[in-house]
Amino acid sequence: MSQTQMMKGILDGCLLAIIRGKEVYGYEMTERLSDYGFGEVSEGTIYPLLMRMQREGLVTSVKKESTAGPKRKYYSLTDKGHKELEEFLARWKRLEKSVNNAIRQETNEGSEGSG
Amino acid sequence: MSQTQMMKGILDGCLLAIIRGKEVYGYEMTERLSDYGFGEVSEGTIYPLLMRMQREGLVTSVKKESTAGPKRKYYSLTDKGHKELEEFLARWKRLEKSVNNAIRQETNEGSEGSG
DNA sequence: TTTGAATAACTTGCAATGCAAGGTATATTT
DNA sequence: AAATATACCTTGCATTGCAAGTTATTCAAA
Repeated sequence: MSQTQMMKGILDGCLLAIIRGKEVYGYEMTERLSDYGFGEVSEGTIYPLLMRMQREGLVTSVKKESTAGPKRKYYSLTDKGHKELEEFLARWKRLEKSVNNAIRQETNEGSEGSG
Repeated sequence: MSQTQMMKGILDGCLLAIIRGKEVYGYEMTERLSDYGFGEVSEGTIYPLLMRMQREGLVTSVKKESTAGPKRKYYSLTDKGHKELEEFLARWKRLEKSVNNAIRQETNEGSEGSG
């Protein structure tokens, strides 16, 4: 078990969330993710993910000049991307609850009440 | 993206948590997971996981007779399994915070205040 | 005994995805 | 030119969840 295994299928949703906030470029996202607590996420993880999401029509990109280095590729959400993000948020909420249910493991079985 | 992809690297930790509560057998765990909200988790997922965890010394098992069917294989946590569970819980807490940070994405940047 | 269903554990082959390592390219400084 | 930082992309691999199938026990019906 590792931290990275737990991110499978979650990172892409988080990238959608990050992109929703404002236009960002790939290289910048590794810093964002690090700020959020994910640790240092490899570029070998980020770029293939962004390219796939673009291929699927979830994001679009435009190149803009940088003050120090090659052009940056800024990503934005499409309508489809917004919908996918909403669905991800629902899946995440469900997973979060499920896992917390499992690790709760209180001794009182059969007294969950009426929910 | 699918629900199952998001469970990678998380399910094993949840199984450890379930086993900690009390002795359980594999077939029963699919029902438990369903109760917790994971949906119907395949036996093809559960059994290989349990066998690996046993090979790694995280759990032990004893066979006990069933009232209806073949013998059940009840699992318990080893000391190593307890430690692994603690580490999983820490990783999960961190992931949970990181994801929630990422999806928070409030418009007010740089004005988070003191929480 | 045979057939069928429920319980219970295990195996095989496949698909999805994160990542180390490496490659390409631009701008600045020495 | 060489070194450093920025910025993007590709290849090959390991991990892990799962559909589908196998084996085996118990109970019920014929």
